[in-house]
Amino acid sequence: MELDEAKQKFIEAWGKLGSEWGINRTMAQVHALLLITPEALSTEEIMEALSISRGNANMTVRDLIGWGLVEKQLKQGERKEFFYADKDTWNIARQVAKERRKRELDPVIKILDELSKVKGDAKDPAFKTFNKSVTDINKLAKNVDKTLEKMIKADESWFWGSILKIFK
Amino acid sequence: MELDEAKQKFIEAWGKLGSEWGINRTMAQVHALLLITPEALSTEEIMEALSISRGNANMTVRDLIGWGLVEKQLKQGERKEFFYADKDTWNIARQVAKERRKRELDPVIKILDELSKVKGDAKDPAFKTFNKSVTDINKLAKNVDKTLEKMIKADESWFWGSILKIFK
DNA sequence: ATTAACTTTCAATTTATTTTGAAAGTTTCA
DNA sequence: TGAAACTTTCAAAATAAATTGAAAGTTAAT
Repeated sequence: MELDEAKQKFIEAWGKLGSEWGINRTMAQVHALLLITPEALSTEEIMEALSISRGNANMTVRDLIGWGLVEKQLKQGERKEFFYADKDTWNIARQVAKERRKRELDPVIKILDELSKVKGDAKDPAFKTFNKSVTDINKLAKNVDKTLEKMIKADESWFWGSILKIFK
Repeated sequence: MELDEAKQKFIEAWGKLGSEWGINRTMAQVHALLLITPEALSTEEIMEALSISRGNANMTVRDLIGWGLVEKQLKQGERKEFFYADKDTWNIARQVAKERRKRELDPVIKILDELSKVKGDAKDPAFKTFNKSVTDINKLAKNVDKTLEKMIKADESWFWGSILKIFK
């Protein structure tokens, strides 16, 4: 396979995976493009490489910066802004975990905490089932939360070393 | 908070979380409804409870069965089909992990394996960057894959016990 | 202060996804 | 067999999400 073809495939695969996980396809593709590009790219170059509009390229790049996955770079003597993706895979995974935890998991846990407190007739099957499901899911969510928190703080080799060791 | 209000909130929260994770909102809501309902419900009852059409209810319930989260129940002397959700949270988590792994992670790993094999000029920064990103992501994906595999086979208390123990 | 280079915004459009509902299909039983 | 009870399908409609592109905004250099 040629390098150019391989790059296309990578961008496509990353875009598809992103969209299956609630991340806008274009955003995942821009990220993929920056990941496999050694130097920082301008908005112009991103538009060109992925055939997207200026507005889309601008918004997407800003979102990626918001996710902590991309940073702006200024080049000596150039007015234009260039964008560069962190290439450290572990940082990427951590950053994504961190953001999704904050944006999605935490709010749900807050609601589950409230719902766990709802009182009702302990004899009523409707109440019993509700209560059990909610408290069980709450526990699970909290375990996931703790694990993510540790992961966010952890060093890669230590993290996987520990996890994979368990499963010998 | 009243039980009925709490139920509504739960269905809403689960639906929102689902849609943030690439699962159709209605599907997550039907699942939520069945989770907090002690007995199995008919298509009719699901339509009623969530104000959705017959077609939608039918398709959604079938998807949930496909995901292994819901099962059909037949009641003595009734022609209608009833639907019942597995209430075991650990089973649910495992089942979701299993399906998403199969549907989404495995295909990506297959592509990454291919892309890792692409040969190129070791002096070329474009190639070097491509190659490094792809192989790194591939390693990470394989670690996630192994962890999911173990999780799928594991017993809940053992799994979380081991994981959380690592983090003291 | 003017202009050229560049970035941002956002209403309108396009594309993708979800939902509806009525018709067609199937099963059961009198 | 006929018809009622129920399930499935799917084209059309509704809704939601992403994208465009041109105009407005900003910045830096002369």
